Amino acid sequence: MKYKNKNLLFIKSTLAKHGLSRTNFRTDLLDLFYSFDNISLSVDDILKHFNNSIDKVTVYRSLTSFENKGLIHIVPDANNLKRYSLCRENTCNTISHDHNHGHFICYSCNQTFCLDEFKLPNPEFIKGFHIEQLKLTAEGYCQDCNKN
Amino acid sequence: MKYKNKNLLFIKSTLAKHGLSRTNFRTDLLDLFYSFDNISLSVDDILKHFNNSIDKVTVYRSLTSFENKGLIHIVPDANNLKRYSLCRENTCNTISHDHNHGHFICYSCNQTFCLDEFKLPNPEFIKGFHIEQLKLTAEGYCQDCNKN
DNA sequence: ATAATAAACGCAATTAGGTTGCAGTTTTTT
DNA sequence: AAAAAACTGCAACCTAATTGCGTTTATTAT
Repeated sequence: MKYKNKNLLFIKSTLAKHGLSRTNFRTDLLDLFYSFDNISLSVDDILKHFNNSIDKVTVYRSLTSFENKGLIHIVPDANNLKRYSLCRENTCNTISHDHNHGHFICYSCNQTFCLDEFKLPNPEFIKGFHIEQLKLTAEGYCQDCNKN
Repeated sequence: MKYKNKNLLFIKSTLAKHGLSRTNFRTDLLDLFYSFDNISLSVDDILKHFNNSIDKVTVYRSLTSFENKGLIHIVPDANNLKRYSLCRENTCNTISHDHNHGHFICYSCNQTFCLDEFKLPNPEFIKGFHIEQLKLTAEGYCQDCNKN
């Protein structure tokens, strides 16, 4: 998995557009999310990527800010850790997130993937339960791990 | 929600059938699961129910044992805590669990319900991902909370 | 029934993920 | 350039969950 920087101007303007300060770390962090498309990141992933040069509190707070501003969304994690992926829908903002795709968790590499093409039906009623949101998670082996 | 004891002989034979010792606590615990049908329990729920007369380590270990033996299964929790429900399928045992029902989490009471009637499709392939298991979680307001 | 073995229990200590408070720094606004 | 707002890092803290170990309870073999 190769890490290739996105256009930094794009990254910085995206931060600004979402009302976030363009600090060195936040720029690098958002760049990281954009560079590894469809890959989710945990706090630990991020700390390791920055060789622990960043305080974990900063990472937690940055992720929370990004999420609140509609830049990233929480994805399910194999070990119930905090894990995030880039929002690709243009329906996420400061007010609310709007995701209706499923997620896939790999038993082998523990990575979580967004199944963007796999759209979920609109909320309904089931047996008296008033459903506001559906979440579907598939588990198994991803393409890379399945080969081995 | 009223607590009515199940036949203790049934409870104890169920424990034995699954290779578990019939201690006072484990009998009471399984009885609790059977008595509150379709209700899930967290470690905290259980500790409170027994007025903290039981050590939490015992609770954790009992739940793990019950789960390993196919008596209860892990259900998603509103706060990502450990939470369990009775296995109603007769397809769960020491070897493996086989659940294909969805779950519902109430935003208001935080309870998790098993949607036994809501069967999920069999695992398939989606975009190269080899799917072994599907998990569907609905979120919203349960019947009781929706009234208020 | 009783002894030997295995399973379960409870206490203390520990681990891990995550959060809070606060002082200092950087960025943004005016 | 100054003031306000946002961000950072350190230390301390919190909660859920786990581990070790000696003791107790239950199961099995005699």
